Amino acid sequence: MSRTVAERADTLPAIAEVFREYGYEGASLSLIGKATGLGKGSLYHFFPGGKEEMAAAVLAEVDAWFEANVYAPLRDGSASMQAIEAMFDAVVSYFKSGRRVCLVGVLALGDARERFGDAIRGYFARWIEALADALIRYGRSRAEAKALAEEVVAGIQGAIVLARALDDPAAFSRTIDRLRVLVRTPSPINLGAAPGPGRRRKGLLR
Amino acid sequence: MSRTVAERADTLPAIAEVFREYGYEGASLSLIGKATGLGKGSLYHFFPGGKEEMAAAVLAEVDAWFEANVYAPLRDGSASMQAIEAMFDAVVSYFKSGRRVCLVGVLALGDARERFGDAIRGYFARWIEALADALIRYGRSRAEAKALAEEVVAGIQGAIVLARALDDPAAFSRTIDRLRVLVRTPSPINLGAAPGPGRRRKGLLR
DNA sequence: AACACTATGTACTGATCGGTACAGACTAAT
DNA sequence: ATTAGTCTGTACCGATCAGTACATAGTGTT
Repeated sequence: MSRTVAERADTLPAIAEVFREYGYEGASLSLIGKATGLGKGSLYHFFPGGKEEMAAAVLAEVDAWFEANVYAPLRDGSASMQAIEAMFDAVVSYFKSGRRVCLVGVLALGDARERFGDAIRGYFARWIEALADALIRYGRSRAEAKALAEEVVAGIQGAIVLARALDDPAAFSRTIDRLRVLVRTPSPINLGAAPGPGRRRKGLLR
Repeated sequence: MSRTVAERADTLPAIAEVFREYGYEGASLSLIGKATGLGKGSLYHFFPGGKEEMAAAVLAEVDAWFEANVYAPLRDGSASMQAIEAMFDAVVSYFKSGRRVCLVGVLALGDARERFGDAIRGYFARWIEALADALIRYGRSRAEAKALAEEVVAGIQGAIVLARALDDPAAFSRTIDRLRVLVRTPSPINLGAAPGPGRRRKGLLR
């Protein structure tokens, strides 16, 4: 026995990558063992609940990352549009321009959705809420902000699917850039009616 | 032996549903057997290549459906916006307001992407091309049409992910409706510059 | 140095995996 | 009635699955 002495938290990124690439069903213990360099003994030592506990731990870590690096800045930053721009930057780097897949999205599509329903729902719901919050501070109406936030989060997920499908990371970047424009653009419904927030002087809201 | 006498084509919808729900890895022969009501004997009779051939056949069928019901109308219909509206209607009904998942999207996210790379790429590439074609006929510039088509297709995929994640089919419908508005809306880049196609008289281009 | 505790590899379990082999049963043509 | 060809269920194969058991090796404490 070689005794590398690993910590539970150190294994999570590698495990996450396996779940991302192979999904919940496809992520076998042998793949996870290979990715982490750990045998079953260690894995079941850290995660007595097996695969399900591993996936839950990984989900929690992903959630915590987004909470700290994306949601929180969106919520409490005073410079709302700056926080939104930072969100897009974080997304592009986190998902590696679409080369890396969204774990939560993958789980949402598969049959593991029921098992981790609350975590999956919470991840997206809080993302949309936090983004809507920033958009309201930017000057959008509540309804408009909610709709726009939903559209942006969906767009990001779609961009990942598209980039993977076309095997073209540029498609991801293009879509994200269009979403960047979208959040600064007045609602088409308001065109010709009352001026949307995007029409106000740039310096007024930031 | 009961001898129900099935045809190969009759099994495809049931098999497709299994691949959708469980992904390529998760779709076991026993699940497929249960879904189709067929034993291994019949399955391997129809698909000597096993799972891979089943998935390929299902992909081909999905592709053919979209070709006939979505891409072709987008390409050769003279009423471009009407064809686009019909596309959205078809999408809403095909994906059952997000309750049903896009098989091609699911495969694109998993590790089966490499195996079916060409089919997956073709599905999305032709969708975007056909939609861009209709948008050009509607009056958009080539570049604008391409970008908008990419955004719409990505948006649809994202809407599916979001609706599944939130367990809320209404989220799917809302996103689709916003995309419907988007295709009729002039590009934000052109705002204040030359009038976009959406600003022309309704009767002129249809 | 003796101890408790954490981490680890190995060997095992029963179940299920994809796939093969094949005999039986039905149909259609002769 | 015989034959050929198409479908179907079942028994089986080796491989791999998730998970368990446990002995052992290292670490930190006393």
